[in-house]
Amino acid sequence: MAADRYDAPKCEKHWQKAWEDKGIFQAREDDPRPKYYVLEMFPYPSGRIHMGHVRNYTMGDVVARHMRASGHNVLHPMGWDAFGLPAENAAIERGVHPGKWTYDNIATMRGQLKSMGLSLDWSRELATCDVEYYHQQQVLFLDMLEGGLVDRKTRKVNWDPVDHTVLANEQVIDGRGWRSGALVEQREQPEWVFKITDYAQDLLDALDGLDRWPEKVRLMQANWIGRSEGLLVRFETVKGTSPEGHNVLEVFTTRPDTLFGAAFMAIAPDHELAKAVAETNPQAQAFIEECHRHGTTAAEIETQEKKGIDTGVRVAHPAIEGAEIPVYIANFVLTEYGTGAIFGCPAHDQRDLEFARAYDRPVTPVVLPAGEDPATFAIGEEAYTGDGVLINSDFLDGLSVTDAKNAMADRLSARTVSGGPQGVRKTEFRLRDWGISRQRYWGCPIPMIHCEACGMVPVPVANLPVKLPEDVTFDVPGNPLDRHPSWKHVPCPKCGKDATRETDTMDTFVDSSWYFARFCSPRAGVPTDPNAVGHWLPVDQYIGGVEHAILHLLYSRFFARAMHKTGHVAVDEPFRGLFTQGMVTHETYKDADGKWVLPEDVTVRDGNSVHVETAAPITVGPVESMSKSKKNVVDPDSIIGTYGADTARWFMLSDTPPERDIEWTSGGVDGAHRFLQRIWRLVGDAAAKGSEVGASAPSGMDSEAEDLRRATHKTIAGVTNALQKLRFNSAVAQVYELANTLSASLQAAGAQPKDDVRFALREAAEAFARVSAPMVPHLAEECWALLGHKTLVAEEPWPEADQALLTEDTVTIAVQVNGRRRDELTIARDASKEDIEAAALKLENVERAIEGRKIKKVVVVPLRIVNVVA
RNA sequence: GCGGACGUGGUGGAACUGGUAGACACACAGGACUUAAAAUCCUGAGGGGGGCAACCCCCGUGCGGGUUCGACUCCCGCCGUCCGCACCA
Repeated sequence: MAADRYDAPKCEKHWQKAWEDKGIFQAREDDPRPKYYVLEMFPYPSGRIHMGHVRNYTMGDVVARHMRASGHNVLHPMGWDAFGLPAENAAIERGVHPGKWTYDNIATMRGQLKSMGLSLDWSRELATCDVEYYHQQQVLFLDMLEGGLVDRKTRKVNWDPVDHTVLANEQVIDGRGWRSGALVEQREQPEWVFKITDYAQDLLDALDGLDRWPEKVRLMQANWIGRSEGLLVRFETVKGTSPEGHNVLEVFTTRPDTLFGAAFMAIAPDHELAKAVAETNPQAQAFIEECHRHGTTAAEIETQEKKGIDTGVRVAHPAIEGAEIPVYIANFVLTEYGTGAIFGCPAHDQRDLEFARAYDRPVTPVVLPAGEDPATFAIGEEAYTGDGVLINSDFLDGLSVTDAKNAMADRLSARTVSGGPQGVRKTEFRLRDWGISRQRYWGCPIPMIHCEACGMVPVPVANLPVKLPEDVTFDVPGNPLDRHPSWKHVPCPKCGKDATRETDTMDTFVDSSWYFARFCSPRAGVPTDPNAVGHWLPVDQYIGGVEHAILHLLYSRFFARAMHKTGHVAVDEPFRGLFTQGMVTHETYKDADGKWVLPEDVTVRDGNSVHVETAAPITVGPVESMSKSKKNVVDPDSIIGTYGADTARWFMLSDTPPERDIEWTSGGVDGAHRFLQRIWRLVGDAAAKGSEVGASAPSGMDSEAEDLRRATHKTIAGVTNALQKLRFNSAVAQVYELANTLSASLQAAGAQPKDDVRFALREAAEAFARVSAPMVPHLAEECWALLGHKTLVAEEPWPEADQALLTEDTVTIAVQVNGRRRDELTIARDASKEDIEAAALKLENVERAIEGRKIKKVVVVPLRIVNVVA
């Protein structure tokens, strides 16, 4: 006799082994079926998987299993984003080698992922810290260098003087290093960059073609790239006011129309002219130093006052004969954007206005808003940035802003100053080149050699990989590669003299920018196998968190282009479809001392939340995304161990739309688990009462059987549609609906159902197993076996809905009077408009609602609605 | 400040291109089974009012307008919540 409960944890292991033994999830390039590449963002091996992973990988697995059943040759791989800082921190804190720490974590997490029953091709597993992987990454680097996509630039960076490393902007908190707490310095430092700006325009333009990406992500990328069209204007400096060699000051502006309102020039503290002035001007020198002490964090910039210092330099106004404009060094001008210099038009730019008020510069309006009188229009606290008509602007007077921009551009382009045109139309981008140098050990070594005689020399491909040395120490700050006794000393590949290796390693975003391509041929002796990438790329469906909307996805798009240019892939866009799933949230709990408490330590007694052991009162806080710091986390292992993976998967897919945040609740888990038990019972019942495996449909069908069949086929169609659109919650709801119908049918059928009902019961139960298989694969196998099958449901084709059963002969439509629903009408599907109208007007409720008024109009939309206007 | 998304019962949410608002689930209540409980099964339910009753009426998708025979859906203006960017010239 069968047990009366489905023992998920036990059965799940059995089915996982069955799948693995048959190797059914291994992808092959020579499979003739249409390919489908499903990928979820690979995890960082932090130690254990969290609920966010469970949600992400469940969704990907549903897509993979559904597509596989629908006749596709599916590639669904998994790997590890394994380089990065936490491994080095573990080395510093616990003395464990970063490599050991990482591979131990991978082993643990691999086991956890396997317990989820994901349909992954584990034979393609890779870790970015595998020598095999970063070897090929070094090959890519050299190819990109050769292709002119790599550069070495000296740039301003956040330098942590205690840890001896460069910090990313987000690692600087209140001007201090996030780990050392030391005041961060702005430093000029040479670093390797990828020339992503070469593709700025293309990366922007191609966003239009990414029609299967969320609009939100495309917008964020467009903003990040930040294209703006304007004019490069060359201002001549006034003789005798400017240091030697600085005869021209270049400025980028998007508002050349406001040039007649120019009240000052402002240059960045790091501008060449500023440096030149500082050499003879101690006050300017002091001001520049003060600017350097300020951090670059958003909060600091926001609170920073507009400050500047007059350099004494004067430039000639390009359109007003004899007029001179003073040049300031100002803290709000960015070195990195445009030319690092601006002209200030206070009337029409808020920053410029604030600066002009502080330094007493004139505010002359040159754009008049519609409806204002030029005689009285004045600027108060707010600059006017809108459209209007030009005033106080000589030859531009009376023109619109757009026309004035063009007129000024034309005029300046035609003029020559200091041997060049005074104005050049130009497009600027906010996007900067991608600095990849990190002064760290646990990353991919940059395969370059510094030779005193030959300069920068690439490591010959034959000498790759440049392997990380094993014997490193973390007891002192700084880069272990740099202080390793022998590693960096090598002969120059060109001249043979003593030289040193580059000790910087690559940003870990480089690793994740091409792993999707490497999965196509993970063991190839070259970065990519042309047949494999040709077959699999692009990724058809990529799934991950929105937090990667900009950097990772933009870098990957750049890499696809770079790899295309260097002959490694044949596509420009790596991801055809992108889906960004929401986060997993949970209530937060605090005890009387204000300390965070884990959900598993909280229980409800007599309506109050208390600690499980001490019964001390617990305060329930707001629902927030799961994080270790707030302790509102639930361990996937314990859920899977208690309820089984299918329960966790089902919960993740139920109720909440996948792009939204989902709240994890114990009640919801219980509910999910109860339903899975119910499926198991219903299918068991249906197996007992239904017809035998493979029985064909009896000739006659009574309405009882017919109705169940209709429900079954409606569910097949509905779930198929929902899964195609990734609306998992909708698919789940329809499975629930079929469960309710099946349950009612089983009750109505009694102990000895007729043949037609027996057939319908089996059909319903089989459909059940098949359509729920992508979501709860283990339970589906169990049900499939319960129904007497010897095959695996994972290898069964997706069921097809019988169109004939989806349409009924009669339809029920609503009947409205003056837009209010008064009754409904059941009528033949193919009834004519006239028949529908006549039947509707005969309805008692309709007659009453009309109250004898004259009927003005009757709107009839067949299959939908009747609206009587009276 | 700029850009974007969202606002529907006690709760999560559904409603395809404008056509019966609240599918489905959670929680809740009542009932069946049980010595009892758990589990399970059945039933109920947006709010308000009327009727012995099957039923009927009014209000209702953040607020105020508009378009339409008809608006959760489209347009305009507010309010609120969340997210991204943030001195980008």
